[in-house]
Amino acid sequence: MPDKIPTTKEIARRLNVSQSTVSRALNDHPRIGLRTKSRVLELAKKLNYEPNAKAISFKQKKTSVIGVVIPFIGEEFFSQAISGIETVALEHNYTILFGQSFDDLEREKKVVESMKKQRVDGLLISLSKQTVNFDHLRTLEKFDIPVLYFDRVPASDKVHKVYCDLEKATIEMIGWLFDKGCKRIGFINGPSQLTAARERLKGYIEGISRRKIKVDMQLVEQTDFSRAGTDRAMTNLLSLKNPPAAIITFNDYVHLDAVRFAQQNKINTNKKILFLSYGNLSITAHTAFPPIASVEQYPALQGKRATEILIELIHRPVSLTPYIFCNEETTMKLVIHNNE
Amino acid sequence: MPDKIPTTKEIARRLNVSQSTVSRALNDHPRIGLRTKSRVLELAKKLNYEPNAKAISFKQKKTSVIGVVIPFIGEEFFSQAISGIETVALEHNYTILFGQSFDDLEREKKVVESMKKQRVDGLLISLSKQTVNFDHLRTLEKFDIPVLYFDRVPASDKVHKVYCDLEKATIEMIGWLFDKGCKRIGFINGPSQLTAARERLKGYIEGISRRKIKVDMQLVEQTDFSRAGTDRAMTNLLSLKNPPAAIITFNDYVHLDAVRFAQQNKINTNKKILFLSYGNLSITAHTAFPPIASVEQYPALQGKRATEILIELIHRPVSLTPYIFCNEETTMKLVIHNNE
DNA sequence: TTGTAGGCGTTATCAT
DNA sequence: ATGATAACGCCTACAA
Repeated sequence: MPDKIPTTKEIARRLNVSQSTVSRALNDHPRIGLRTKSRVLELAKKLNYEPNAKAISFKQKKTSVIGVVIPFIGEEFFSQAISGIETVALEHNYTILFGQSFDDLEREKKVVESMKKQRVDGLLISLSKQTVNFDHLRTLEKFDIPVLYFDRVPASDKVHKVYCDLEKATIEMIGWLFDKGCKRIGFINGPSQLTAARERLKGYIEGISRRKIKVDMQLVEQTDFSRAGTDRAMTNLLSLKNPPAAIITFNDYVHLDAVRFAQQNKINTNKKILFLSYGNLSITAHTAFPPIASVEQYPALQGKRATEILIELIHRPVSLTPYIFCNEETTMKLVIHNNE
Repeated sequence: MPDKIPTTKEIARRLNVSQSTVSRALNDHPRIGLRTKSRVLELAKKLNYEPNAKAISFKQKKTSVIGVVIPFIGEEFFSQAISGIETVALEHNYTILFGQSFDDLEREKKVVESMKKQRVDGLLISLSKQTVNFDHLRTLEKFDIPVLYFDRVPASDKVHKVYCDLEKATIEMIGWLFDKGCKRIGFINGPSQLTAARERLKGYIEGISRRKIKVDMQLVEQTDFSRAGTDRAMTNLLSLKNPPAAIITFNDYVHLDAVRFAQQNKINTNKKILFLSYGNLSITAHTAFPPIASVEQYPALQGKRATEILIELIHRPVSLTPYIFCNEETTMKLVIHNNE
C-alpha cells in the first residue's frame, strides 16, 4: 500500500496546525515558532514530503523549467552544448525540458508547441535547417516566454542570440595557412542552402582575397555529407592539374571521410596535403590522422553563455534591446594538433 | 504591450458565457451548442489561447512529462537512445524532462530530486557508474512515479528494466570467430569495477570454454579508456610469443585507438588481425578500418521499448510483477562490416 | 445546452 | 506566532 502522497495539508492535519504554519515552517519563514518548526520539519522528513513544483509554479507562474530545442543531439556539438546548458541551469535550479527537431520544421513546431503548453520560463533554440519563418516562436512572446537562439540563429538583429562567427574564423584559418606558405587551399563545403556553408564560403573567399590572390573556384567542392559525396569532392580536388596543398573540410565528419579517401589513395596525409576542419570533435583524437588544425566552436561555452543570458532575460523585466552575443570568447579559435 | 496571457476565464468574460462552456468548447465536449462552440474556438484562436498544461496537470495529477536521466549524452549510445525515447514520447504526447548524472552519484540524486519535484509521470534512468544504492529512486514509488531502468540497470530482479545481454552477445561473438577458425582471441576490456566489463568478461570466458579450450588470461587486457591505456594493452597483446589472431575491444572508441596503434605499428588491420567491437557507432563508418564485426546494442530500439513500457506502467494500475525485458530484439546482433 | 460551485497544493494577505 | 481565507487556471459533477 503506497502511502498517499504527502502534502502540506496532510502534515497540518496530523500535527493539528494550519496549512499556513506548515508552509512557513517549510520555507524558513521568520515568523514561526522554533518548536513548531522542528515538529513540522521532522514529520515532513518522515513522510518524505516533497513540494509539488507543479502546484507552486501554477501559483507563482514560474515553472523553473527551461526549454531546449535542438536539431539533433547526436551531433557532438549539440550534446556538448547541452552539458553546458544543463550545468548552468542546475546551478540556478532550473530543469531542462528537451526536444529535437531532427531538422524538420513541423517537428520543431510541435516541440515548441508542447514547451509553450508546459509554460517553460524560457526557451533556448537552435533552429532546424528548414526554418526560415519564426511565427511559431514569435507567439511565445505573447506568453512572456523569452527566446534565446544559439548557434543556428536567425539573421534578424531583433532577436537575442549567441553564436560563433564562422566567416571570421575561416578568414583566420586561411591567414594561418598563408603564413605557413600554403596558398593553394582546397575547400570541401556543405550544401549551399545551409547558412553555415554560405558563411564558410564567404570567409574562404574573403580570406583568399585579402592576400591579393584570385580565388580559384575549382578549389571549392561540395559534399552532401555522404561518403560518396565526399569521395567525389576529393577525386575532383586531387585530379586538378595544380592540386591543393591544404584541404579544409566542412566539419570533422567530412574530414574523416576525406582522410580515409586520401589514405586509400596513398596520399601522405598532413605531409603532402594538410587537412583542416571545423568542430574539433573528440573523435578525431582517436584517429590516426586528426586535422592539423580545427576551428573550435566552444559548444559547452556557447551553451553556458546562452543559458546565463536566458536566465537573465527571465528575471529581468522585458528588455527591448536584443542581446546579441558573439565576442572573442565564443568566436573561432584554431586548435593546432600536434601529431608529427 | 504584450496582451495578457489568455485563459478560459478571459475568453468566458469576453463572450459572456461561463468558464465551463469555454472548457467544453475547447475540449470537444458533446454537450455544447455548435454555435457557441465555434464562437469560442474562434476567439481562442484569435487570442492565441494555449491551454496551461501546468494547471491541467495540477488538477489532473498528470503532467504529461517523462523524466530521462542518463550518464552522459555525449556517448552516442545515449544520444541515439534519447531519439528513440523522444519519438515514442511525442507520439503519446509526452514531453521529456532531461538530466545527466555525469556518472556522479550526487548529481544523479540532485537530478532525480528535481524530477520528483516536477512530478514527472514516470522516469527512465540509466544509472551512473557510481550508483549501487537505490534509495533515491525508491522514494519515487512513494509518489506513484514508475521507474524504468534501461541499459545500465540494477542487478535486482524486482525492478522494471530494459537492457541488452552483453554476456550472451559476447558468447555469440566468440562462437562466430571460432567458426571462422579463429581461436586466439585477444580481449581489451574496460575497468573491472564496471558491470559492463564484468559481463563481457564472463561472456568471453564462457564463450571460449564452450569450445573446450582453456582460457589464456594473457589474452585479456584492460584499458582505462585513455589512449595510453589502450596503447599499453595493445603492446602487451602484440608482444606475446603467440599473439592473437583477433582482438575484441570494449567499445568502438577503444577500437579506434587500438586500430590507430596497429596502423602505427604496421599491422595489417583486419587481415593479419581481425578487430571486433561493441556499439557499432556511426563514427566507425567514416574510418578506414571499422571493426570487422560489432555488437549492435540497438540504442534507439531500447529507448523506444523502454518508453513504451514506461507509458504502459503509467497508465496501468500498479503492476506488481517487475517488467524485465531483454529478448532477441534488443539483445546483441553482430553487424559484419564489409570492407575488404 | 448552459451555469454554478468546488477543489487540486501552495503561498500571500489578512486577521487573531 | 498562528490561523483562516482567497487565489492561481482548469475541469467536472451537479443543478437549472
